[in-house]
Amino acid sequence: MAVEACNKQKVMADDMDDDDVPLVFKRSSSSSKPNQSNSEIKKSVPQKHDQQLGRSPASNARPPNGQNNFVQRSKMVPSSRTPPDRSPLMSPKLSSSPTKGLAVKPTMVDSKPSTSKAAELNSDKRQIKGENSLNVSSRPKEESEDSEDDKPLSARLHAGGSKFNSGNANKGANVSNFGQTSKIPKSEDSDDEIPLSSKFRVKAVAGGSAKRFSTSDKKPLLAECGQNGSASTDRKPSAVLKKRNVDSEKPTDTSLKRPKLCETSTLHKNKESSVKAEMEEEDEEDHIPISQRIKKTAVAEKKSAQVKKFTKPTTPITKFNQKPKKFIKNSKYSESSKVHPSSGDGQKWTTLVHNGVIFPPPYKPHGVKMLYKGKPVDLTSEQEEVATMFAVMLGTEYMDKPKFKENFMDDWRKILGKNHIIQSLEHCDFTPIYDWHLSEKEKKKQMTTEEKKALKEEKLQQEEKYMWAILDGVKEKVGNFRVEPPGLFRGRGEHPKMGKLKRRIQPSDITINIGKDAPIPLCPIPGQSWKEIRHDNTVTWLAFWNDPINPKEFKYVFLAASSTLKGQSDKEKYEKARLLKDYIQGIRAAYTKDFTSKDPTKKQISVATYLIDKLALRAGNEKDDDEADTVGCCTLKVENVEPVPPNILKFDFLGKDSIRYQNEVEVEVAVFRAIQEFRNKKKDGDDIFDKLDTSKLNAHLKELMPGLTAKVFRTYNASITLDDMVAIICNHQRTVSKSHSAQMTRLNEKIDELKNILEELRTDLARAKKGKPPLKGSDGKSKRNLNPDALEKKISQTTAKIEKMERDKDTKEDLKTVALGTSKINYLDPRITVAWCKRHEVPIEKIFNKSLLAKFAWAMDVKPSFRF
DNA sequence: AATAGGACTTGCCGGAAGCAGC
DNA sequence: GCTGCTTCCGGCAAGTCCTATT
Repeated sequence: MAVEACNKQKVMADDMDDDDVPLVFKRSSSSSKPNQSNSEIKKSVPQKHDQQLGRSPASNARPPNGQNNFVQRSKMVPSSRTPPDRSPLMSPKLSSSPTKGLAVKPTMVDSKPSTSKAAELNSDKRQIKGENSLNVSSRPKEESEDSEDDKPLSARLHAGGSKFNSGNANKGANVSNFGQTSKIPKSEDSDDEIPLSSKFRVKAVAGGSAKRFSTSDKKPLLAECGQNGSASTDRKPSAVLKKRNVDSEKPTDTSLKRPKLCETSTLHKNKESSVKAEMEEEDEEDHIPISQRIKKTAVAEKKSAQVKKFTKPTTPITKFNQKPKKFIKNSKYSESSKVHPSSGDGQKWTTLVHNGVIFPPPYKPHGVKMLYKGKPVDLTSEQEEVATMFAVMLGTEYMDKPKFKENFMDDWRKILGKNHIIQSLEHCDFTPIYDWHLSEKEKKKQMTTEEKKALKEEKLQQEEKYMWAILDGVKEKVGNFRVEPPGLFRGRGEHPKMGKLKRRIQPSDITINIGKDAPIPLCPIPGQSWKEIRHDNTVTWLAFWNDPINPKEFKYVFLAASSTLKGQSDKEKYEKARLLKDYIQGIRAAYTKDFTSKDPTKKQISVATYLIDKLALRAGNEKDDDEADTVGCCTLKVENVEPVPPNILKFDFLGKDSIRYQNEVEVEVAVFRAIQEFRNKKKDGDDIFDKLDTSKLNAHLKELMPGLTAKVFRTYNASITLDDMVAIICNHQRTVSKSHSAQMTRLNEKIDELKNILEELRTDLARAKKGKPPLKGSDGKSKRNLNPDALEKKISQTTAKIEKMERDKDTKEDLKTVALGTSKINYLDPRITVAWCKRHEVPIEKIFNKSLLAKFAWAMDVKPSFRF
């Protein structure tokens, strides 16, 4: 059992719930400490408690989860080493004592098949009784306490509380869950007419979560909670421009410039005045972002009505007596502008002004001659350009890939012409160009700081005008305004098109999307013109061109992640994931029931959903032959999943970006049997889920919850877990850094060195106690004669140093292939982190870097009491 | 229902910038 | 100030999922 990992969860949960405790970094002592958390939750949000922390029968519904094995594999850490309570996303800035055992790759598993026959029978019985078809853990209590395999993901990660939760504390919650769950039809046919989504919304009408929605969904966050979590009443924008806080205190920082009204647009001016009028009328709308207030059209209202359908019914707020407290006052990021759901009919904006895109500079020939059969060859500028693209890749692993070279040669040959002297890549020697490239790189490196700065300044000046767009009167950063330069396509994994020439994109390739009344951006290349100008306000892209590698695909220019538009959809994403929380019990109950369905499609859907929920698998769309051969859930092949009796599934496949997913998971017996059946009479390369594709799966999920798709499970599970483990769950990996082993060796050497010093110090101490002088050091030099106290101090310092280094080493090893950043950016609801920071007076800047602060501006004014 | 087209999010990587230890 | 490491950040590939069309 991974005491460390679990305790961390528990402490975190404690902290999140306990808003009244003073700012103390607790140490998670041990699993013996009962879960004292959630007093508040217990009082007001029973379901939440059991879902997130405990193991009520309902949450036991969470099938044995493979991730648990990650937890199990995590190393145990003596409590003395346990780091202080960390923020959900503690960054190294705050945490100088990294923890062991927080990250283990999902590879091999020391799984212990703990689902006994008896348990299985019990489980079956319960299902028959209809008591709670969700349950998976009906095995004897002791066993289930010892093995975490059958705990819900979230509960297992909160294992510190699991024992506790299996006891009385959770009973209330259990009862309510049973009650609600029992509403789920027992017979498949009995209520087919009832929309599934309404059946499954088990929590929507009761408990704290409904309460939560009733407040936060109806009213913008800022309105309910000011900077300090207090109700905000007197917050009037001083001007029409309500800039986001993020930049309001950094006016000089261009990189953080924030939405500003564009004074140049008469169109906007008109809008502004209407906004002003509105604001005077309605103080209550202070929280509405400028862009939204500007619109406030019937369209918007219509959409918000649509959105409402997806939100929970309003129920009265009972308590949740969060004291508005003590949020760091000096944090610049304590609040943000409000973001509203996108307006209706697919309309994304009303006015849009921008300057188009910037093109890479034309190619400058270097004139360095490559060799063919040992002799220098003359190349035209165009030929040389492509040769250089290849030359600079010498030394990369692409050079070992025949496909890369073949594709390159095919495309280069077209430019060389049929009768060119260069006929075969084998006789080409690109080293002269490669060497030139290296020397250029070196030159650049050798530039003085001044020169570098000047260069940067110049670039900035050229690009400044492309960096910003004005969307509905608000100045927003553009994400990727630079047109992709030509190059060789670097597909990942065994991509069939790797090495192909990605030709230069011309203005005539580019379609511009811009407001009707906005000036059309000048084409920056003289004599040329844009392919097309559109005024489509149902999309968010500013420009696109066809991907030269795959012409049926597009490359888009969008606003930056920090923009209101992106923030808005980000928020919607998390809201959807939160909504899933209220349906998840029902959904799990439904798929569990269908594991044994006679309808083969139903059966496959249920097993696939189970895997997506449990393992955070991606949906798995069909892929063309001209893409890398990777799979997701719906496209898993027979060879990717090996059933190992009695109930283990061994997964081994290449997922997104050709990242290998290897995992052994203990699953429910019914799932195990279903997988065996699906594989039956099929070949290695055949689809396991032959009756299924992502659209069928998602169509089914939508019946269970409005807007539900496969990927929501990833957001849901990551956010609800909000733990260091999430990077592992989602299999976000990075390649081991090239210098990793060297770094490890260095660390080991340093540790050894320190250990030698420690030994010497101990010898010296013993001698000093006897009044003898210290021995000569290992370097032969004589040492100062220190008294025993001083020596003891040195010993403890050195010991501490060694311990820290050991910890660093372990963390480095554990995290070498784990990309936590991806989770942080895409899956963890930032409001969880912001709320945590508010409760603990931790400046949010310690957790989120500049980019994330900008991206998550919409989340900054969350209540300290926010729970996912 | 299947397929194609289109729009958007997710995710890895590598270079630049920043920072700590010497 | 230098070195070596970490973090940031942009680039762009590779996913998901929706809608329109056949």
